[in-house]
Amino acid sequence: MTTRVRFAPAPTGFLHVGSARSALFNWLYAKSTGGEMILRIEDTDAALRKPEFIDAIVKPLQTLGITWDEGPYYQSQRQQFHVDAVEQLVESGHAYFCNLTRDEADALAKEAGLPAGYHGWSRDKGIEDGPDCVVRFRTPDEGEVVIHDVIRGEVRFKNVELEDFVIRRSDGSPTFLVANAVDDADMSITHVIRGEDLLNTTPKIMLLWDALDFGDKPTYAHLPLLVNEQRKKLSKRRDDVSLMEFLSKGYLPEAMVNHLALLGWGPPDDKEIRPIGEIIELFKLENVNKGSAFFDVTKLNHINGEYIRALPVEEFIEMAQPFVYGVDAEISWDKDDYKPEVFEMVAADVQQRVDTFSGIPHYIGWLFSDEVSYDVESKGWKKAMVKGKMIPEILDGIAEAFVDVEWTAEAMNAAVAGVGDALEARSQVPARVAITGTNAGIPLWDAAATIDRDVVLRRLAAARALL
RNA sequence: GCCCCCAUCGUCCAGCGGCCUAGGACGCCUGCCUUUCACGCAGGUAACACGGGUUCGAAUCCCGUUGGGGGUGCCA
Repeated sequence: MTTRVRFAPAPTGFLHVGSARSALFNWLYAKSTGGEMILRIEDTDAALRKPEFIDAIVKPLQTLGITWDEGPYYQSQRQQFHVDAVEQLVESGHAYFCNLTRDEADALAKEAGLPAGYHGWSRDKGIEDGPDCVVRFRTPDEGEVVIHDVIRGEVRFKNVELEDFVIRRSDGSPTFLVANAVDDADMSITHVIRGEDLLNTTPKIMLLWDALDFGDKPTYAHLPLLVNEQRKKLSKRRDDVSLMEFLSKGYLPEAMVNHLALLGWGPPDDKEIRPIGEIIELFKLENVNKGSAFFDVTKLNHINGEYIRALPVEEFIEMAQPFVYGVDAEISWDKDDYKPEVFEMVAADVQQRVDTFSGIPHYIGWLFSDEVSYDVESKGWKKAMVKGKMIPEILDGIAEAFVDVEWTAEAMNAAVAGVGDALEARSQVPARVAITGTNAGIPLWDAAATIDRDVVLRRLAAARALL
């Protein structure tokens, strides 16, 4: 039997990294078993039906290379099937109408000394359908539901602990629990792979499944949650979790996918950074962890850096375009002053040093604007300009030599070395700080020779004045 | 409160009863390379939550405790 999995997000705005991870694991499972993946948008709630929300899901998935074989299907367009199912459940006695508000139900529960979760007050009351009526599923009073979860093993829920949950709202629309069961059955889903936050809904869906006589149930696998530093479930409100935002900040899709694959799963041979093809080959659903995983941007940075360094330099230059022209990143220079040929010249050196594309401007800003800023409080400045020996003399010497030195890398380098030798002090780092603003960066002289002599002289003087 | 899940270095992963004086990666620290920084290379730091069992033998199995998390909506 072909395995069929589905990624079934609710369209609640941008796709976040947790959802992307769920999609990825479904995809990995489908690919590794030669199965199929279905994309299904769970928009049973009218508030979620906005076209821009669909785009916010589809585009990032495409960018990551997570493909699907069918869909997107929309639950909203399948509503009639869900309505029919609800009707069937009412007719078969598995569900009933209820006209109590939540507050009323809670009040009754409190009065009776029952937990607030109990909702069976309208059972057997013969209530007719009406404008304020919901339909509730009548959960069995005895017995239990056993989930055979691929990742977690056997998980048991006592039926008495399950409240009579709502399967149709008072506006007539069925809730996701029914839609989920009906659609998974109709779409012949064999494996339901989703976040652990949905584990508690699974027994309800299984109960519906049996009441609807759907036969064999899919196999379930509940993924560990992705959490923030406080170990709380990643949330759109609180955490930076927009997949698209990471991508536009200069993370490569391949690196993102690689990192996501490593959250909750690891290859048996300890080789973490590897092509997706190998990951598919090694991926085993039963080897997925149970414990939640922290989404660590520091590690993402490292992985991304590896991927960037592995790029052919032409490709690196090509992909850097939005970042050097300030489309996707802050730039410190005037667009008119940007010189593509200069960036291309130093690109290979920059490529080695950045771990995201948005880090590029930091390394090349001094090449495209007249002024650089100096941070006299920074470690770099202090180390080079305060602790260094003979700094004023060195800067004066360089400035003097640069007035008529031949404006080539070799000559400039030699001139600076000469100044250092004459004073028996290190001259290269002070020169770098004065010219670029920092003590860290790409090889200096070839790049510096592309700047005007006047500009360099002015920077030498500016740095000198700060001593 | 109730239900459910989880528990190996700071973080991510390996380990599925003996190969473990617990391995890899990120981070951090040290050194080498280097006229800066980075890359690279060589080292170092650091963990089986606790308590009981089971077993000749437990990080691995069972129970409990503690801690963390998720759910508890006419959201999904």
